Amino acid sequence: MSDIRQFYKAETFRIEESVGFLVKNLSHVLSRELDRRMMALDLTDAQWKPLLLLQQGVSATAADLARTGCKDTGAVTRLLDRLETKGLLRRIRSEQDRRVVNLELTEEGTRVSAEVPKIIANMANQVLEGFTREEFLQFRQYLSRALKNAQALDEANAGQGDAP
Amino acid sequence: MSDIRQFYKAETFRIEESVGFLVKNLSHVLSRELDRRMMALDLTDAQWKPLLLLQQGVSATAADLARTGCKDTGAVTRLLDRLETKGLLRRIRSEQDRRVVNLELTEEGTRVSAEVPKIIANMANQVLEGFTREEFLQFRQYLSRALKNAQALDEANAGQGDAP
DNA sequence: TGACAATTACTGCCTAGGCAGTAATAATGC
DNA sequence: GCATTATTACTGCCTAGGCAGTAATTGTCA
Repeated sequence: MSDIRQFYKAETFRIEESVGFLVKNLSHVLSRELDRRMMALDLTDAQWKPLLLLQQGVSATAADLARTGCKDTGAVTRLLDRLETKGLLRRIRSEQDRRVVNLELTEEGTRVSAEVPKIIANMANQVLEGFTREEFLQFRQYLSRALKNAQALDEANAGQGDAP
Repeated sequence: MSDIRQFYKAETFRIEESVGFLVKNLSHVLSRELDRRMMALDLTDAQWKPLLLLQQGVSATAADLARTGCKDTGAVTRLLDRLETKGLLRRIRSEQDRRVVNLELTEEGTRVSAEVPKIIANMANQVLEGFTREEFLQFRQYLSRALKNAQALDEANAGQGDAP
């Protein structure tokens, strides 16, 4: 509490100088641009993430995806509905734990998700144009630190939901 | 084109190491936490921004807000509907240019928007906990540069809309 | 064992943003 | 001056996420 610097003061706060403002605008513009590029795969910006997480074995259930993606389980359910409708994944009720629904990419889902990294990597490189390797690494580190701080606030204030 | 470094390659791309992933998660968590804190003013995270931009004189019309906030004019229209319903602002058709609707805070809107910077500044400082002043300035600069790159891509690919 | 808590997936109801298309008005070019 | 273009605000229709609440299942612990 006591070691928090006053980078911003209420009396002199100007929205354009805010890091939050920059982060949100950046996130917004990235999403919109990725939405456009993902149209080639008939995906949206929100839809490529679960596909890739499934393909890379990072997540395997809806609750997993919610935690990794920092999202609500309800939102994930509906997102999976759309992907299932598109024939990109299957839901298979677990036999070990009957609360759980395991997720599995279809052939089509596997094929599509293999194309995703090309688009994402290309996009990321373009956004980082002009950055040196050191700046890139530092940028990523700053983002990680800020995210960690934000998640701590989030979890402290969240009554329940996905955060235990 | 030719001076773009290959920070990321499709073959080795891992989503957790992506700056885009970090940016979006950070943005998401910030929004959720601000949603919670803004409940004290009966506002959402999306609603405090137009109020503050109006109060600080940065924007004065719907098209202005869309440009500053990097949003669709349709989204802004509906956002203003909600703020108008809450009695926080008024729409006044311009006499000079009858296409334009000028926006004006009500008394209540002025009172509420005066409380906003306290919450935002406090939140921003907490998220930047552990950052030195130099790191803070560098972080903000990196974000600005990435945003500029992203906007360039966005505007190049946007058929029309808000970007001229 | 049996009550209670936790977890998982899901469902309404809400706010929110993008795209395409519309009507009214203003600016531009011939 | 008049047709074309641009701008502004707005409207459907879509995807998307948050919160609260539900039912089924599992874990915990007295």
